[in-house]
Amino acid sequence: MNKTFKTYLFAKYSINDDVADSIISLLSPRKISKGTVLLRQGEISSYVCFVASGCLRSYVTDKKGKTHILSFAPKEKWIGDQLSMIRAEPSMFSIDAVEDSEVFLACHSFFEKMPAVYNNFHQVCIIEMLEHLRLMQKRILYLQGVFGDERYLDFMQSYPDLAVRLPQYMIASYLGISRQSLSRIRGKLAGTNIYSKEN
Amino acid sequence: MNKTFKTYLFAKYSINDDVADSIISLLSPRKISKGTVLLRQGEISSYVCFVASGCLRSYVTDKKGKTHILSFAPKEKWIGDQLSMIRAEPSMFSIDAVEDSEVFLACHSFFEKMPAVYNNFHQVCIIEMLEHLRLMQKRILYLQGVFGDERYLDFMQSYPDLAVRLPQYMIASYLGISRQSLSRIRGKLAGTNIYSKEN
DNA sequence: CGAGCGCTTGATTGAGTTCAAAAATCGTGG
DNA sequence: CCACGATTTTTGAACTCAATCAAGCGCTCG
Repeated sequence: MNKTFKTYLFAKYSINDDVADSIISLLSPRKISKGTVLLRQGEISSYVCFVASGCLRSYVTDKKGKTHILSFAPKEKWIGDQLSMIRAEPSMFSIDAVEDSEVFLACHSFFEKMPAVYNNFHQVCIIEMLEHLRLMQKRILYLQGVFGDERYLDFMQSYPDLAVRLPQYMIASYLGISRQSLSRIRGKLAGTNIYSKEN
Repeated sequence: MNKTFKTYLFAKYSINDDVADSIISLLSPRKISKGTVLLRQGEISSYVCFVASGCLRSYVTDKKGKTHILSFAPKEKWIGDQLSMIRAEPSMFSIDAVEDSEVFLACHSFFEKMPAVYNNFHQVCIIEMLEHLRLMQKRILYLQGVFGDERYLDFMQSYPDLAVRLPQYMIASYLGISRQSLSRIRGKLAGTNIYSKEN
């Protein structure tokens, strides 16, 4: 588990072995099984987490008990409510594992200590946040119907791996449509796209 | 213009006069009139901007020519496509002024030089980005209908000043509904709320 | 093998959109 | 300060798309 993480660190941040070890020593590795809840909306988050393998999601449950997925975090993505952690405020959403996953937990002190260990840390954070922000902006535009039906296709492109691993109803929840509607969209697309049916 | 900006810097970041001057010297102040376009979607953004007074908005125009507002930046907020600037990629949205405004433009070098001038700069950036991110997350949930009709009320609370200054159709565009629908919602609420009608 | 879960499909319904037109508001110049 | 045109908001009616309800199918796993 640590080894794949190291490989990732080398590739992404071009650091040496010692630094990688220092970083890992600041994190708590954990293996969690599908369905494990790491954060419940309203609780104060005490860490954010980096996903080494598998997939987590953040979501909100409304008063009718319906689940709305805010984001997925597959391999090599961060997920968590950092504001909740920093300010000790109740978090806005819940987080759980949609697959058996390996994660590294980063508590508040991780973010305080990291700049000393890896001095580009803040810049890297900012870039990753900008990317995440753009994803959110894109989602808002999709939800506002800017691009029409293409949101499903875009999801398939953005997360080709997830699209095959996750159940349809989760994708529907992420896209903000009902599972029936997604099923109909898929049906329509299957008629259009020669690659989607193999008979 | 510079003076109100300084007052803001003092209040928010508790820095001294010299540092404030240094910061201002890294920015380009500009007065822009209502309707001025600072960035057009598809162009590469060469700066992001801090709004000292007035209000800007970011928005996307779809193929039918319809405008979808992504965010407003009133007084003391940042707005821009930083990823577009950093990576010299086409920006996803346009930016214009919805009122006569005073802004400070920050080009790429601003972000490179700031850490030397004000060493908490990155932390401050990260906090502001986290707040902006939370706003976006909230919007996604609203668009997914998690909180029902309350999205309009929430907007009134979050931006009480904007709510009275901006035309309704812009608020509708931000909320992702048609102006007619917003008008009807307002009508319904006016019957409920004794403060909304003064006769 | 049967129970449960997820996916699909059909029929119905309703919230929100569009179209159209009237009413209200704003801004500008006489 | 009023009048006029332009813009914005409201209201009504028809319509549309996606949600919901409901039923059936297929797969997997105990």
